[in-house]
Formats: sequence, C-alpha cells, structure tokens
Amino acid sequence: MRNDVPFVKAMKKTNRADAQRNLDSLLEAAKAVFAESGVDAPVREIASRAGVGIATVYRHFPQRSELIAAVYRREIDACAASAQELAREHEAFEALTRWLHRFTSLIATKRGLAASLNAQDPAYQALPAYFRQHLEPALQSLLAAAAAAGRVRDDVDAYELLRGVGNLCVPVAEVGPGYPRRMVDLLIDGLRYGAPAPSGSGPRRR
Amino acid sequence: MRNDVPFVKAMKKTNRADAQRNLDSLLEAAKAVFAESGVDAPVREIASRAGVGIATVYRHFPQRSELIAAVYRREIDACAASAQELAREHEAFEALTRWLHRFTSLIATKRGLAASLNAQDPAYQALPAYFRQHLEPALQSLLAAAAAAGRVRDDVDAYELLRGVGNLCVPVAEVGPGYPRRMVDLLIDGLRYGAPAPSGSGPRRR
DNA sequence: GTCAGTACCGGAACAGTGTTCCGTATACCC
DNA sequence: GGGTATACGGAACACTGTTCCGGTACTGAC
Repeated sequence: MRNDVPFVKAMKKTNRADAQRNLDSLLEAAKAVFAESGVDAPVREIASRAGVGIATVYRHFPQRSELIAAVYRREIDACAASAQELAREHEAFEALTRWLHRFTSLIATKRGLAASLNAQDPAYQALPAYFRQHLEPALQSLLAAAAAAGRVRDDVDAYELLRGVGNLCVPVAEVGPGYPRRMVDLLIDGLRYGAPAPSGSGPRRR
Repeated sequence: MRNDVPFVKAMKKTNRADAQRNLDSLLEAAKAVFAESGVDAPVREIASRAGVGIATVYRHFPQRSELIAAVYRREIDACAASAQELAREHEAFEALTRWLHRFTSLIATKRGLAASLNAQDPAYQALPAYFRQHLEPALQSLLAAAAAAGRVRDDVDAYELLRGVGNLCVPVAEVGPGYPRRMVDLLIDGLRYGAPAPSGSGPRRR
C-alpha cells in the first residue's frame, strides 16, 4: 500500500491553496447558515456567506447531502465513537439508553436534519448512507450486548431502530420541547417489553 | 340559527354550477395525482389533469394542505369514527392497538403524506390541525380506556402519540416494507411497559 | 522574477417550483 | 335576452436548484 499516512485530512484532494481556502470558508459558512436557518437553507445564501460563487459549492459538493455530512462529520464520528466508551463505563442497557439519547440530541438539535434523512430528493441521497455507515455498527453492538444481557428483546434490527429514532426526532408543531426525547423513551421501553430478564426499574415517567 | 340543514355538503359555498363542477374534477384529479406521484405533486399537474387553470386551484384551496385534507377527508373521518366501533367490539387495549394500526396504514399508504404533516412550509399549515381536530379525540378516548383498564401507562399525551406514530410512518430507504408497522408495534409495547396490570401476552415478535 | 499552463472561479443562464394578478368569459337572475 | 357578479385562465413574478463557460489567478518551472 502506498501513501497511507494516517489521519491525513480526508478532505484535501486539491493542491491549490485557494481551493482549500474556499473549501474551509464554505464549511464554516454552511455550519453557520445551517445553525441559523436549518439544513434546507438556499445554496446561494451559503455561497454568498462564504464569499464564493455558487458553482464552487457544487464543485466541492455535487450533492447537497455531502455538504451536510461534511459539516457534521466530526459530530457524527464522535457519536459513533462514544458507543465504545459508554459500553465500557456502563451496564449494557444503560449504555444503550445513553447512546440513543445522545443520538437523539445529535439529530433533534439540527433543524431540518431529521427531515433531510428521509427526503427522496436525490440531492439528499448520500446522507442516510453516511449515517448508516458510521452509526449502525455502533448501535448494533450496543443492542446486541443489551439483548445478550437479557435487558431488551433481540428481534429488532439496528438500522430500523436507528431510522425509527431519527424519524421520531422530526420536530412537530404544537408540542412541548421534550417531544423527541419522550417518544424515544417510549420506544426504548418498547425494547424492554418482554425482555427475558426482569428489568429492575419501571418505565420512565414524565 | 339559520340554514343549519345537517349534512349539507360542507364544501359547497358557491352558487355557480361551473364552479362546483370544477371543484369536483379538481378533487378527483388531485386524488389520482396524489396516488400516482404523492401529495407533493406539482400544482400545475393537478390543474391540467382537472382541465382547469392554476388560479382555480388556489381559489378553492388557498393552502395546498386544504386540498390534501379535502381529498382524504372521507378516510380521515372514517378512521376517527372507527374508534367508537373498535371500543365497542374489543377489549380496551386490543381496540387501541387496532386503531393505531388503522391509523398507521392511513398515513403510510399515502406517499408523502407523513412528511407533509411535519413540513414547516406555511402551505402545509392546515394539515396537522385537521388531523389533530379529527383524530386526537378518537385516540384520546381509546388511550384513556386502555389506561383505566391498567393495560397501558397513563402518562402519554394522545396528540404526541399521534404525531409520534405519524413520524414513524415516514418511509425510509433500504428498509423492508413492514418498517412502519414494526416501529409502531415497538412504540405500542412501550405503552404497555410498566402498565399497572399484567399484560397477558408477550411482545409481538417478528 | 516571470511565464505558461491549467486548475479553479464566478455568475449568467436554464429549468422547475409555488403564488399572484388581471383582463376575459360565462352562469345566473330578472 | 341583457346586465352583472362571479369565476376562469394563463401570463407574470419570485424563488429555488443546477449547469455551463469565459475569464482569473495560482503553481511550478525556469
């Protein structure tokens, strides 16, 4: 194998300094705009905020979802990595619960992100794939451990659960701010229902 | 009170025959187009299918969501009405489960409908309101009955549950066709978890 | 330092939405 | 049959995402 220097900045595929500079300010601008207006913000707004042309956005990110993934890459990776840590520090079910809560806030706090994960628009195609690739294994191992410990049922597919939680994070009008958390907790209790071993504590109450 | 003839066709606010004719073909066209292309289909397509101009659509339905609600009005009303029937014919928890399944298929089989319920676009504003107005009372009574019978927990808000189930019906790529049903079942088991009375049967297994 | 080649840039242009406006047509009432 | 209010149709506007292409300026060689 050649050129396998580890941790080389994954994004850098260009040699020209201006291109790299543009890429950086694009990511920074996108992050700011996403925080303000959600991930559905107009491309023009991101471009102008970054001080670049529209085409520059498309050159670096042919699909809008790639830009989103790039902006949140670090957070997604951190979330995936936290699974091992939680598994080390907590009992299996507790680790699973904590991770699902962490995942919940990852999704729920980014306006429009949850909806984008389900958009059938080809511009968003890469986003679910990115999430699946990075987060499914993390959840899979936590789920398997909790099931092996008899704390949750063993007939639930990790990816489906991931998407289910993601869907529950889609914000809803006329509903209190804790809605995603409450629904995810309900889903978690569904996981516990009928688990082989007694579960100790009762359901989370509001 | 004047002019309170019951069951007068709620939609008829016009006196001109051509307007009524247009309204009818508009609804028929919308129904067909929604079935083919989902509820996000272009307004122009619906208009041209109905053989009317674009403005005619907007005249009758200033908000897109009003058109959607009008098209599915009958099905929504039927779903709401079925709650009483189910409550009469089945034990409380069974009635609740069956109704939630019925609601699930109502949402899940209309492409794009689930997503539209969450769109923050003002054009879809009226849709969640319509659903809430008609379906929340139905679920509320079923939920209260099942809780009173000790079969489910009593700390879950009916509207939140309604929206939660709706969110779980948002279709997801790379997942089997039974996904919404499986997730809703999981949520239902979450309702049962820690209910006062023992629940009899175990969790639904796939 | 400067020169050439090319990688990259920017914005105009295109295409597809939703939405509004206004001159025109027509159904109803007398 | 005539007059008027009502409703109609499509052009026009505003705002998206996406593509194209002439021009710019960075890099590396000398």
